[in-house]
Amino acid sequence: MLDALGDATRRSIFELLAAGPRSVAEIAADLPVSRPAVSQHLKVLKEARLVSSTAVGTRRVYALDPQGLAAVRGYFDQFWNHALAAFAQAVEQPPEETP
Amino acid sequence: MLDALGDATRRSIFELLAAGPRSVAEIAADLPVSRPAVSQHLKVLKEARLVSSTAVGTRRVYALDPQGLAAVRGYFDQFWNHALAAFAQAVEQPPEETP
DNA sequence: ATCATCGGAAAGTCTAGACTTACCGTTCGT
DNA sequence: ACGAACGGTAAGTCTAGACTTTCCGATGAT
Repeated sequence: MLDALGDATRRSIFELLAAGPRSVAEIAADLPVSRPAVSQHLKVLKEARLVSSTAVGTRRVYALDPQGLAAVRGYFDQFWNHALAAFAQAVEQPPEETP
Repeated sequence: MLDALGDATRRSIFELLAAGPRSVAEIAADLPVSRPAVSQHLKVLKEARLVSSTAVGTRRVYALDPQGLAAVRGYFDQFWNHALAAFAQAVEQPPEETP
């Protein structure tokens, strides 16, 4: 997930889709990259369960995936809170030497 | 920030530091990369305000930066909630054609 | 004062992956 | 049925950046 959002172009796509569902060509039109590049990014975002697609005729409409979004958010919170908790505990206990 | 945590090695360093402050050499000892590589990653994490360092003699002890952490978390929440809000609104309004 | 340790900086290598063009397969319209 | 639009895949290029070794300045110990 953090890998998926670690790329600037993918973040742009993510934010574009936040404004509403769009087809691949429509997304590419708003970005300085080619359509196949967008296709490849969408694949990554889809594997991360951040977006989903539905076929409408010959078009493929992509949108944020609420279910996956919730799962991903849960993962991030866990990652983050785990770090914070461990850090808080480390602050309490003075670092002990190993003589 | 998402760029900083977009790298697996940096996430490892981040989680190591969550368990408590460590010197550069100590971090490198727990990772399959060289010490200068760790140094470079720490530089990125520091610029993202995820970690801070204090000089102790000739050693440099790195730790998570609570203040920066809070700021970074705030940025992420804003990024995320903005996306969710826009998405929720997009669901409400049926996509309008432009004839 | 000298020597050892620690870690940042510089310079160079090498690979992941972001991007391109070209090419199908599929679906819709006429 | 045929042509056009859409989008995924393949194959190849090219650059960012992750990593290495080498070097040097700074600090602490004897």
